[in-house]
Amino acid sequence: MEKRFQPELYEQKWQTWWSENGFFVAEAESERPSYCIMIPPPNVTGNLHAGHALQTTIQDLLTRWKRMLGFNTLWLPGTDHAGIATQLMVERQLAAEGIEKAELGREGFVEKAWDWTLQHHGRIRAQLDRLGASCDWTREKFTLDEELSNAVREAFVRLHREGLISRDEYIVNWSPGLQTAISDLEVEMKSVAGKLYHISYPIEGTDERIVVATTRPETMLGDTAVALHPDDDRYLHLHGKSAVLPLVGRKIPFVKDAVVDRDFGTGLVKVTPFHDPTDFEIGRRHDLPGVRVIDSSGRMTDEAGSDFAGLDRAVARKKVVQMLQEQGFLAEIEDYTHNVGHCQRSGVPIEPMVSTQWFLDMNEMAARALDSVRSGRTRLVPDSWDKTWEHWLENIRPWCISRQLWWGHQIPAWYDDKGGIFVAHSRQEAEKLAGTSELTQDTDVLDTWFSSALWPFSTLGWPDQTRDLATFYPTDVLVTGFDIIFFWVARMVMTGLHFMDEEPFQTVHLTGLVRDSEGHKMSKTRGNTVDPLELVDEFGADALRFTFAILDSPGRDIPLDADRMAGYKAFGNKIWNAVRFSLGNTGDSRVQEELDLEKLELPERWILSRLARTAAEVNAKFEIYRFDEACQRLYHFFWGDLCDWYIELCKPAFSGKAPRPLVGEVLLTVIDRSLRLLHPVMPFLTEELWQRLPGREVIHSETITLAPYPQAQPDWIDDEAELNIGRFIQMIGWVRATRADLAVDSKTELELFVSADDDFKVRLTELEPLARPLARLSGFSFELAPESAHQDKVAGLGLGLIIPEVELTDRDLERQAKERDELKAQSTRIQELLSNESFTTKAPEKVVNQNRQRLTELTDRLAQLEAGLGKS
RNA sequence: GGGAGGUUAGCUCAGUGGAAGAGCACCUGCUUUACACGCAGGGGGUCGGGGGUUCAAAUCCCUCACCUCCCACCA
Repeated sequence: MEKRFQPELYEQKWQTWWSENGFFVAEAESERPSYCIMIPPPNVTGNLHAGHALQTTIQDLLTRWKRMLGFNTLWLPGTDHAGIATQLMVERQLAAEGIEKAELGREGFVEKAWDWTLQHHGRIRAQLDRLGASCDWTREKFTLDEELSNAVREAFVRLHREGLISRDEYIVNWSPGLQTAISDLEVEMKSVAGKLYHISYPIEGTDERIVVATTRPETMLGDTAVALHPDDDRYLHLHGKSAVLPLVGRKIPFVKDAVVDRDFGTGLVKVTPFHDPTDFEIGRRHDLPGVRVIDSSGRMTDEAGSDFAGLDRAVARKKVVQMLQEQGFLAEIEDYTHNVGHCQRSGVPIEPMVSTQWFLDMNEMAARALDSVRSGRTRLVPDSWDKTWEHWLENIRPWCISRQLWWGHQIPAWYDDKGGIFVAHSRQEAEKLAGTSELTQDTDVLDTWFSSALWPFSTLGWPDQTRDLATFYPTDVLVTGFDIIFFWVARMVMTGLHFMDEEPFQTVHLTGLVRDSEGHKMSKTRGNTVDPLELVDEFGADALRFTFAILDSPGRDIPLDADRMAGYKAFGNKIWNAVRFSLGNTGDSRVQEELDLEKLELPERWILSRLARTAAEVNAKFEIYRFDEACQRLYHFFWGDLCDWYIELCKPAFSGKAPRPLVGEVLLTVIDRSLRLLHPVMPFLTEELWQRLPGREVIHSETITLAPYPQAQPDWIDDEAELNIGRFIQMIGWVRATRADLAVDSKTELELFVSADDDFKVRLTELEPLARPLARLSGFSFELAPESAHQDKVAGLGLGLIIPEVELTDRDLERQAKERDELKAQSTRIQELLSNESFTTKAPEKVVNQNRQRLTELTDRLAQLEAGLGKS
């Protein structure tokens, strides 16, 4: 067996073997309870990033754990067609080949996009495989699969027939960068240093002028009113009159609207219904016409007037300002920093624009989703997200679901030449409805998130009543980043309740963001992104997974630190070597299912007890999604209890100096259970090692992935063994520390004087051969320690060592003096506490006693220390 | 303008009422027959500031400061 753990030698082998043997394939029908996780589908043409690696780790950990617990486990993988992202990639690719998108046409373009998709498809799987993901690839799905597209059409048609989806002319967020409408969620507010232009408008038939302020002077060309607050005495006299729009000459009315803030600017607002969302609402309330002055590419229209038609909106702004100035309408220009909506994906400022789009009314569905979290039927972990959830759903607005793209699900709506609209599952059905075959299909596609919203059931065959759907819906847990809680999570809950009448999952585990080692957000522009596969190359998948799992504290972002990961690779090496040692020293012993506890001596009973407690706690922590605490526990059990103590305690037994019954069996059994406990986090290493354990094949399955997950095992809990070995460990610790403190040469053997109760003396006699190598002792003496010995009281034991005369350095002396001062301070504090009557009467007895005992210990220790100091 | 989270050892973070913790980094010794990706020992923090509740506060309450992030129709 190699001296070192070399993950690159085994990882691929096991992933292939697991896959070929179908260990991860779920049963469509089963006696066993089901457990299901739907993967958040990554972009089909994308690469896995660090955030995916984190989420994959958590999902796989849960899946493997539940699988070992005997559940009929399904982790369903798949990918998303990612409309905008993929279309942009394909466009870029075409541009590089010198092909014009327009001359290719829609059909040609979609064909290219499919080529691109199929070409990249498989990459995601390869990457997930490298991380050890135990997905059921026989059930892999893609959002544009025929089956899923069918679900999309079904959902659209139903929602339309229920009156929730409608086609409407409304003001939308237009992205001039992408040339499509986008949803509110895809708009990102950015603070922009701009100008606030104060423009004066003459009042018709008077010499009076009013002043309005705007950050976008070019939109004034489309003004159709001026708004004032209904209670604003300053301006009430204007109501009924008209302002004359400068440069244009159009007479526009005054309207009273409560949305106006009297304290901002002059308290008067210019109203441009077709180019501002607030103004659009005002326009609707007062039945104002709108004028479209900017077109979809961001250029001024003919309606903007001959001076401006055809100009880019930025150029037009300059020209409007210049002309206003020349004609004496510009009152003031003020520096002004304000928030401007930008297109999240293309980065350009959003152009609010009136256009005809498809909208989904979310009110009803949102109310149910809101109630679902309030009532606890959907649980957000951590629950600090509850308020965010509430706020968003309470203020929900219609979702603009149509996109002016080619890549995606084309909207299942057909038009005849008389303006009739026919929404149907297919062209045939639409033709039947229309009574004509002269129909053209809507050219828009649906927002990618519309199909994602159906993912928990569309992947299981809905709307057909499939066996998978019956078995696995509702799913159990969703693991994803908080950044898509609205984009995706909330919408899945809404559609799940609407179409399935049941929440799509019980629990949503929201992970933090993966940041770089300094806590910065990873971004391509910053250049600090980390490729998880490179980390797998360097440290192995198991170390990467362990690192993510142990860092996943609720509500916390995760700083990805290579040093830390190196530390957990070392943990892998530790495991490797512990097994290597065990296999090399246990002779013919074999892993056992049951152990005759009566026959075992103290160290064996101790490690089994520690193991049982660890198993109980790890299960409990997994149950509440505290992977960090579970891993912490696993780490310390394996390295601390098992390697530092138990294996050391085994050595004298293996060497024949102090044989004990069943040592080999116990060690192998503990290794077996430990590997199984670790398996969900470190699948490759544990399979590689577990396969080598003699005897395990008689008891369990051929693979650790299907072996039972260790449970609490109460009969292994042994308080007496834990107490005694605990005292023993403290005793050894004292000897080691004392030797180091007093600079005793490491080769010098010392005799340890111990005063203890008779029972522990008996125990200690058994343990004597084990204690010798651990602390370089020649042996124990139960005689009274001589006056000259260094003495102390530890864990209720009186301990003494005769230390050969050594010259203590100044540093040693300094340290001793410091310790003495600290002890004195503590002792004083506790004395004060105990002499405080309100403490002794009000504090629980347990706490008071604890302090009494502590004071005795401190006093003893202080006395010993001062005697020692006197001597030196 | 609302809301959430954070401020604990050099770094990154656990710890929600009873003696300050982990990993990494650091210091001092070690070829102790699995592992130097190791072993043993050790240094280092008035738990952001202030106030309050309590016998007792990193932990509960108030307040201030700073840092993140989310939501938002003050033109």
